[in-house]
Amino acid sequence: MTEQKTQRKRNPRGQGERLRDDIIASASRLLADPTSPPLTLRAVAREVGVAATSVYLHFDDIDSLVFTVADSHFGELVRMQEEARDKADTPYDQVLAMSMAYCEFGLANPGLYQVMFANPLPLPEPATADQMPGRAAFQARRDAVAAYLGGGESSIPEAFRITLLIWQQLHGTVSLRISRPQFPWPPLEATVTDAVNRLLAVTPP
Amino acid sequence: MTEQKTQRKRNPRGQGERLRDDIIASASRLLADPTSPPLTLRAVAREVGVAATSVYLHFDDIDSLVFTVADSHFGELVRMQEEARDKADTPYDQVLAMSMAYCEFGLANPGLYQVMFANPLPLPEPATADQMPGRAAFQARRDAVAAYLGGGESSIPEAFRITLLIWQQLHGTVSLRISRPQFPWPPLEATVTDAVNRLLAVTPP
DNA sequence: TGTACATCAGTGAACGCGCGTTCACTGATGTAC
DNA sequence: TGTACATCAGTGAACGCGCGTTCACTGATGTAC
Repeated sequence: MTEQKTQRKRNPRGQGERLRDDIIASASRLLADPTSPPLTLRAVAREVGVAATSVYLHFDDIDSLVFTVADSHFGELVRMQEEARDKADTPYDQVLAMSMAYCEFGLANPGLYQVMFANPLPLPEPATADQMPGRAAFQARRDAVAAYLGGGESSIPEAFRITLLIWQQLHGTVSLRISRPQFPWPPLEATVTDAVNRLLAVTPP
Repeated sequence: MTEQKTQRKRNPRGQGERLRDDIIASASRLLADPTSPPLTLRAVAREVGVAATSVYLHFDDIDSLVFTVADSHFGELVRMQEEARDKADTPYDQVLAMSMAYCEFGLANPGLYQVMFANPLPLPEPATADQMPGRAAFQARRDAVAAYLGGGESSIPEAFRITLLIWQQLHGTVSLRISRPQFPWPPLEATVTDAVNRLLAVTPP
């Protein structure tokens, strides 16, 4: 069983970059399983149907591959959040829709979600805060919260604080459901709605 | 550097069980580091100062060792929560104190915390819900929330719901701080107090 | 009091495995002349 | 039109490493007689 899964055709000339996308896609596929073992270069190569050495044509080493895979899926998370937001009408509905989208993304790709929040994420270089993977997704949620709070610029610090609480809530919701599948979890939507309601509320007494 | 760290004295006759405790303690020490690599049997043996084979005198295999390590620290978490609770006066203060104790425990032992909530936790057998590691810690928090809500038996379902929200919040708080150490986190106590206040509040409009 | 034996708390060498990475190579396809 | 050559998209064998696990063994300490 060290055979490759599928026979792969060599890419035509000038299309060599397509292998790069195949590698990322195969790595993502391997990570969909919640019980997936740590990603290895050889397992990815096997899944693509290519020699292990071929990965080096597109990635410097295995850390660079793992980082690229994680990073590329933050882009997908951002898109899913935006899509959910654009389907909702009121600012409140938008915050809720983005929150649900976040959880659904994580629970649909548990292994991937865990890699995206693995510690330590193999960073390619000392990145600035803005390049931090996931930063854009966070800021999109913060903007939605700011819109809900109203008050323009002045409400940004409060929006940041509340978005942080919501992020912590969503991350906890997703990762506990992944790591404790046998716990009697209530329906996802009810939990998320309840939590977001409480966290968005004007400060209680 | 494959040498053992410290020369170890053979235990006296009848004291063979002490090696078991040493192994658990060494494994815990290795896991204190947030960037610690996955726990290996050989690394633990090296840390104890003992031959790799000696681990088999007390554990069936490496899964059994990892499970035992994780499980033993849930006991410690329960004790820390109880200690915090008993220092607090009002039911509200007790819930808050237990929440803070939870986060402080996790952030003091990041690698260990991650193993305790690893997926999948190598379970020794199909355990019932009550034997689930962490169950006791959850129920202790739920009891505190029930006491805060008042209303006796009838408030148990609501206490469960709210304790779930709080657990998700605490787990998210701890694991995001572990996996994103460079994010501009606000002071822990302010965040936890704010979140718990909001989650405990009587249902908002 | 002496001695044979059992028990206890470990040890050390060896195994097969999958891993990341390096290196020299291949074979099809395009291009210059 | 033919042919030498460069380029491209990979391959295959080999490396050293640390891992979990098995096996037969050791050497000190207690106990039965």
